Amino acid sequence: MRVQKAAKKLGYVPNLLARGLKTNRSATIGVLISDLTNPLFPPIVRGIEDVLDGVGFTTLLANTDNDDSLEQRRYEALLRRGVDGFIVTTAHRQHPLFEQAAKAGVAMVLANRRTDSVAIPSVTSDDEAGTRSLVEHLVGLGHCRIAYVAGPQFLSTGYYRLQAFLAATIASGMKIDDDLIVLCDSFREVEGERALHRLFATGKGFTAVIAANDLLALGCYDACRSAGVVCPDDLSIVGYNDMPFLDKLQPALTTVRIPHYDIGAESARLLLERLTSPEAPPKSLLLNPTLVVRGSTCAPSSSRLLH
Amino acid sequence: MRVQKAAKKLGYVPNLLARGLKTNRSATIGVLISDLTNPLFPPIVRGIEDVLDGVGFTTLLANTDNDDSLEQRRYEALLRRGVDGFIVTTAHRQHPLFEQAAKAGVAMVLANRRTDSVAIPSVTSDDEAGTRSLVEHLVGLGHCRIAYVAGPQFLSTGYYRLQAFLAATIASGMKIDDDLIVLCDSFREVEGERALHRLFATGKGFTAVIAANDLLALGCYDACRSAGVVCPDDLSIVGYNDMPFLDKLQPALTTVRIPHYDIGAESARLLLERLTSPEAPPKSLLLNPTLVVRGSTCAPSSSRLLH
DNA sequence: GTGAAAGCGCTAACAC
DNA sequence: GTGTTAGCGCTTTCAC
Repeated sequence: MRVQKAAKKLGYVPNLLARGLKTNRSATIGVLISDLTNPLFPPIVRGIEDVLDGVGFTTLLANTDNDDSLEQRRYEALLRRGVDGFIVTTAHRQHPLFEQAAKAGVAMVLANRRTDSVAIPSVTSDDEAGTRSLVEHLVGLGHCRIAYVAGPQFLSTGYYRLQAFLAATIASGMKIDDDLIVLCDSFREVEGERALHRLFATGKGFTAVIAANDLLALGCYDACRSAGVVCPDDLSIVGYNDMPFLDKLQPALTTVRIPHYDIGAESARLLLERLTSPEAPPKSLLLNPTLVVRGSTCAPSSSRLLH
Repeated sequence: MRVQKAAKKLGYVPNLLARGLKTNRSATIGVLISDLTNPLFPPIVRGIEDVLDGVGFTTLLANTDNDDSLEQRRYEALLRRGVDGFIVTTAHRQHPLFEQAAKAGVAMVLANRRTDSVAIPSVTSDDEAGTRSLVEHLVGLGHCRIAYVAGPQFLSTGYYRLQAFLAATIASGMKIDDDLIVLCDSFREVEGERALHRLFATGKGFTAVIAANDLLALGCYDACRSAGVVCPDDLSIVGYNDMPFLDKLQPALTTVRIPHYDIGAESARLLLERLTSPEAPPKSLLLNPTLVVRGSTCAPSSSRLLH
């Protein structure tokens, strides 16, 4: 008691390295982000930080730049610095590094993307439901020739959204035209632009295009601009994620809103749970997305694209 | 030699906590970001990471949410975790925490914003030159009644840009009308929207508005939309920073581009320099911004705002 | 080159 | 409550 008062008076602050060395715990969580410049991720990080901060945990952020070797280095740097666990937005469907980590007993939760194996707990949104709502929205407007700009198939988001598009197309009574589906190598604008140009080049008619995320949709905007195609008059465009600032675009992008903040917050809660009761069976969360209709979609006109 | 081979074979990895405890060095830099959801900052972070990574340093990111007490907690958490120094984008013109830290010998570089005291090294862009180029651009188009939406005056960026606006206005032979200057409490969209509404409410005529950063300019877009004012026909709008995605807006925003990546990269270099030669006199860097003319500015029409 | 020993600042365990 | 001790895993020093 007396000694504690004195310590406080002298401004004593425990050294966390020494404490960590001794206890093997650090009340610190490492967060691996695939690309901070993608506006999708900062709101997720905010959700993580808020929850962890509330229980006295510190968040250590690291950027992997979509680079496997950088990811491994950052992962190890964090691990060697004694973090208690990881929240990770970089998961591929097959992910040797994380699968091995999980096997080795490293606490980890995947946010936004997940692996095919469900052994690692994850918090994702329902890609199937979200994509279906987009298809139904477009079909409801009268579109019957819908192109799809798919994301990387090695990512769960790229893969499941495409699968859902195929299923929803069939369910709506339309046929699948392989020529109207383009796969992209990454979720970035340049890829979206390239993809829509390729779709234009097929000469096939289509009145709407679904992009697997917002950045690909922005690329589609670019392609329209350079091709003289007017959105939504000539072509309806939709994205996915509802990242910030989409409402400021012209036209404002119709998209699917995933609960960014909640994905982060729930990931943090799940990880804390695993830390406190490691024996409990791992569980994953699937959050609901919502359709956000803005100005980039409308009923198809008798556009030149239509046939 | 033999023992080293064996160590490698067994997959030995040094524990950084123990090493840090012993050596008091960690090859780790703490980065304090005021708000990750502001798209201005991720490119700066990327510049920092690239440079630090190149010399084997690890970057530990933390978000302060523009919250002083959170800033202090994050700062201490990083310090107690043995970081070798800080790069900080949260500086206020008066900043007791950082001034004290600098006095206590903590290595630190301010990025993007700086304190009034030059005792702490900083890497900023030339707010005076950037703002002047905006005024000259507008004057060159024929504008002579220009409103100003100012940022927080406790931030160097808010303060120096406003000072530069006043100076450039005088230099261009115009008079300063206090009613056409509105101060904002933060660099966020809502504040920009509120500010432009207040300017509209004065009933004074103006044909252009300079916002102290891009987010405030986006808020001005919102205000125009709800007031039925068309940009740029009725009102030219400019921002500052050239954050990502501005080229996708309608109209695309005329702004001043600051070298985001370089601000980060040079901050990192400066900090590394201080770490290796702590005795050298601290120096600061002022980088050049460039005017980026897009669609949100044009010659003034005989708009209803004009008188 | 290798081996042994001390100590960085803390916590956990035990005696008081 | 307080004092003492050992030891977390590393680096540094000194002897070999």
